[in-house]
Formats: sequence, structure tokens, C-alpha cells
Amino acid sequence: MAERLRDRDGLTEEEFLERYEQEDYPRPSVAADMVIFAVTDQEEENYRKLPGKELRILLIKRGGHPYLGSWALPGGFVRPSETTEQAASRELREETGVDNVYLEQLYTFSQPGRDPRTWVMSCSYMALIDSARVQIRAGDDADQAAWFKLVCRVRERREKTEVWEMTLSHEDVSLKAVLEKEAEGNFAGSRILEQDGLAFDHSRIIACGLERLRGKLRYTDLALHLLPEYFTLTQLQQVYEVILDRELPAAAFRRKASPMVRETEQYTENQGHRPSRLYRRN
Amino acid sequence: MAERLRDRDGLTEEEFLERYEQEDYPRPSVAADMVIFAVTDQEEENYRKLPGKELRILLIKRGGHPYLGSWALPGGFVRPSETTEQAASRELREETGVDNVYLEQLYTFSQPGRDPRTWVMSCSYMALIDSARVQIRAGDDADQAAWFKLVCRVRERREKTEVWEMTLSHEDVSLKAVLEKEAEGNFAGSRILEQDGLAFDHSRIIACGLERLRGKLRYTDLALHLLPEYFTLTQLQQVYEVILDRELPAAAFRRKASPMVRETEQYTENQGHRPSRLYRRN
DNA sequence: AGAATAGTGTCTTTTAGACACTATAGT
DNA sequence: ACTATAGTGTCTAAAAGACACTATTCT
Repeated sequence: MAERLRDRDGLTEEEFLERYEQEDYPRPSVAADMVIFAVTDQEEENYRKLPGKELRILLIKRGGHPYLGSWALPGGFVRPSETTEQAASRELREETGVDNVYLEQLYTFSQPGRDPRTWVMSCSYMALIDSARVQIRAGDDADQAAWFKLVCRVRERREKTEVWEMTLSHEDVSLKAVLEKEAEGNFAGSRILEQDGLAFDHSRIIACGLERLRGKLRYTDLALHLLPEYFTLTQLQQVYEVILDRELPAAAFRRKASPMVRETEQYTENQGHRPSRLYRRN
Repeated sequence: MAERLRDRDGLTEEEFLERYEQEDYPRPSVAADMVIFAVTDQEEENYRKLPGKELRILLIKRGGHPYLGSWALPGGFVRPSETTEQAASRELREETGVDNVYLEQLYTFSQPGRDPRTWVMSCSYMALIDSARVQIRAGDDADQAAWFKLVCRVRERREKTEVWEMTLSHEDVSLKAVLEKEAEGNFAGSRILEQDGLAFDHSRIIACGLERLRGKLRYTDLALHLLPEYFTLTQLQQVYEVILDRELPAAAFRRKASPMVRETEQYTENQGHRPSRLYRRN
């Protein structure tokens, strides 16, 4: 039926599409940028204690202008034959060698001038990976990739806004950003007050990713993507604690976690203390 | 400091940007499309009963190919000088004459081929407006705009997926769509099984908007944007009920709503029954 | 035995739902 | 007086936090 309709010029849809030529309106480049989260064990630690956990994200050192020498989120331009999600997935595979990963779109950033070269929008994604599965691949010869420890917390609560401080550290490199957001809003609309060593508006994107991750912990089993197939409830609790940046009562945590996991008959061994039952995703 | 860094070609950032020319990679057009929600009173109703409420969204009848004669979400292409949000806001003003409206980005859709003309991504937004403030403006002479009543509910729950049915109706026009989504996922990744009278992938976008709205009712005061400045708690409850598509117990609702509203000393009048206190946003 | 963590039981507080009850302007 | 809605009080059930207590392996 629709095929027979004719428009003001008397054309059918088929005829219209045959004659259609791209208007010459300006078009933006669209990049898919990713906040790739992993939870790793702390290095040090004495004797028989459990290792603490750290929340880390992958950053790439820029080998060219603009922001030469700064650290940026992994990402790349979207091609006409793929969705933004496929582009993100492709970049993820190229950068980390990992496939089949939890991926979720965050937000599309479009501030004019956010890239000094040209008009570029960033369609951002969050990825969650089990750090055991990762081995970083060398990308461009000039590129360096590293997992930065992420800490992000409120520095100051004002009447209607909050000032947040973000620290990213890897070995002796330390990056910092300060963001101001509406108390009732989210980080998508936040202002970057300071940003040191990070490229573009990437501190804002990272904050959006962390905010989404924190929010979704409450009512999803997202955290399980950050652990290997078999894990203990204490490990799961540690993942929650490092993401939420606060301690949780163990008894209540176990009650709440139980519907999303399934017992196995396997236990940890040689930990220097009572073994712990291993669980799997339900 | 960064200004003095030189890249592989020995250029500073300034020199690099001066010489920078747009690569000739293909670029997509980016449209900002909007799901504009309003809650209206039902027409009919007898005598002294309170009017029921309906959830409505604004659709525009397409006056040109493709999808000539179908109904589409209001929207337009983003310009290089503005953000996607500003583009959405501009279209909203042009289409409804309303300004200063709650606007929230939903999702960016990028399926290749979603627009038969050319490569177009849709950065979608949800807008909430108080229907009393709206008077629809004529856009293009050929365009018609209308508020469609939206009903969207599960038709069937399967093992891992759910089939949802969406109905949009305005006077004697009735549009329908059927979507299949992962039980644990969201509508952003849903499949359109049927779509009748709606343009592009707009049924999926509408479903995303409704899903977001339903989700955010739980923990925000978003619903207040759908009501005038002064409102009764029963009106607020009706807004919740029509969005969530289920009845709520009044006592519990009032307890939960109380922190987000503030009493006034004004009351409704001439309702044919006990007057109701008016509240404002807190 | 002692260190360190695993895991459970129970008490309290908070929150959500059920539901009955009282209150009041307009006709 | 009656209609229709406004608004409250209270009981119950479920969930969240506090915290003490027991259990188990390894050194």
C-alpha cells in the first residue's frame, strides 16, 4: 500500500529513493568510546590475608595530536556498515583481545568543540570484563595501554550541586579531574572544573560510566561480569564494595546476593584460613 | 606544557590543528528524535466523577518519502553549532511552542539501514510536559501533528524473552507495533516484530522512552513535570497509575509521595465531593 | 593454639501493602 | 441524606541493617 503513495513531486517511494542524493548538510564524525571496567587484586599484602580489590579502567596514551601524551579512553570511529555497539565491540577486541563481553551504551556526548580537530560526537559505552581474561594487546606502535586504578568520590556538597574528585593512577602516573554536577542530575550534564592528563572530555565519560555501574548494582547482577566463572561470595562482596566505595554488612549482603548465584560443591583451598564455597552465576 | 609537545611529524598541537583537514571517512547524519509525553484527561465521563487519565505522545504525520503518510516522532538533524540536546530542545519549541521542559537523553540508535535514504543515527530524547501548556503549532504546511494515546504491555512471557504490544490511538487512527525483548535486557536491543503506521524504527524508540519513564518513577520525582504547578495527590497518583499501567494503594502512595511535594493552603473547588488539598513540587 | 576468614541466627528498624475507618463539599 | 472522593490510623509482612556467635582450615 505505502509503495503506491506519491509525494508532492508525484514520486513513489521507490522513485524517490532512486533519485535521492545526500543533502550537503554538515555531518559529524561519530566515535564509540569505552569505559572498560575490571576489578583486580591489590599487589602487596602480607602473609595470609585476602587481597584487597581495586577498580580499574583501561586507558590509552595518545601518540598524536591533539592531547598528545595524555591518556584517553579506547575507542574509534563508527563505520557505515556497523552499529555503534559493533564498533565498540570491535575496538574492545582489538585493544584487549577479549570477546563476548558485557557492553552497555552510556550516553552520546555532542558538545561542539569537544574535539579540537573537527565535529566529533562520542557515543560512549561501558564494558565489564573479568580481569583474568585480559591481556592487553599492543595497538599502534606508539600507543601504550594501561589499567588505571579509579577512585571517584564527592569532595563537597553544596546547596544544589556536588563537586566530585576523580583520581586515576597506574604505577607512578597519576591523573586527576574535578567535576561539578547537579545534586539531582547525573554526570552526563556535569561541568569539568579541572582535568589533568586526560584527553578530551573523557573524565566526564568515565564519571558517567561509574555512575551507571553504581546505580545498576542495586537491581542487577552486573557485578558478576567482573568475576571469573567460579567465585566466592566474599569476592562478590568485595567487588560491590570497591565499586560503591563503602563497606557492606556481610550477612545482609549474602541474603541479597543469594538469588543471583548458584552454589557449587567446590571450595577454595590453601588460603591460610577456612575454605570458602565457590558459586556460579544463576 | 602540552603546547610544546611535538608529534612524529615534529608539529606542535597548534601547528597540527592549523594543518588538519577532515579525513574523508564517511560520516553519518545525526538526528535528535523525541518521545514527548503528556498526561491528559479522558474526554467523556459522567456527572461528578474525576476524569480518568491517558498517557499520550506527540506524533507527526510524514508529508514526504520515505514512510509517506506514516506517523513519526518529532525530530530533526543536529547542527554543528549545537548539542543533540539543544537540537531536541529547538525542535520541541518549534513543534509545540513550549520551552523549559524536562528533557533527558535516552539512547542512540545506529542500525545501518534504519533510514532508507542514507546513513542516519538517531539520538533520542524523552520530554515530559504539562499538557495544559501545550498548543500544537503547525509545522510544515503538509505536516500534521497529533497526541496519540499510548498503551504498551506484555503480551507473552517466554523462557528468555518477552513479547510486548504497543497501541497508539488518536481519534479514528490506530497504530500498532509488536516488539520482542530479552527478559533481562531493555528495549534498546529489542526486535521489531510488527509495526503498522509508524515510521522508521520509532516503535522501538517509543518503547525505550516508556521503559525509562517507568523505571525512573520509582526513585525520582519525574512525574511532577507532567502536572501543572499546583496539583492534588490524587492527580499525581493517577499519573503514576497511567504510566505504570496498574492501580496503586492510596495510603502507601501518599506516604511515598510526601517527601517530593509541599503542602499549600489551597484546595480544589466545585468537584461535587470533598475538596482536595493542592500541593507543589518540593 | 591462634590467625583469619566463612557462614549463620536473631533482634531491631524501616518500608510496603492491606484495609478499615473518618471527613467533607456539592447536589 | 447521599455520592464520590479525600485523607488517616493501624495491622501485617517483607526487607535492611546491627551484631553476636559458631565453624573451619592452615600455619
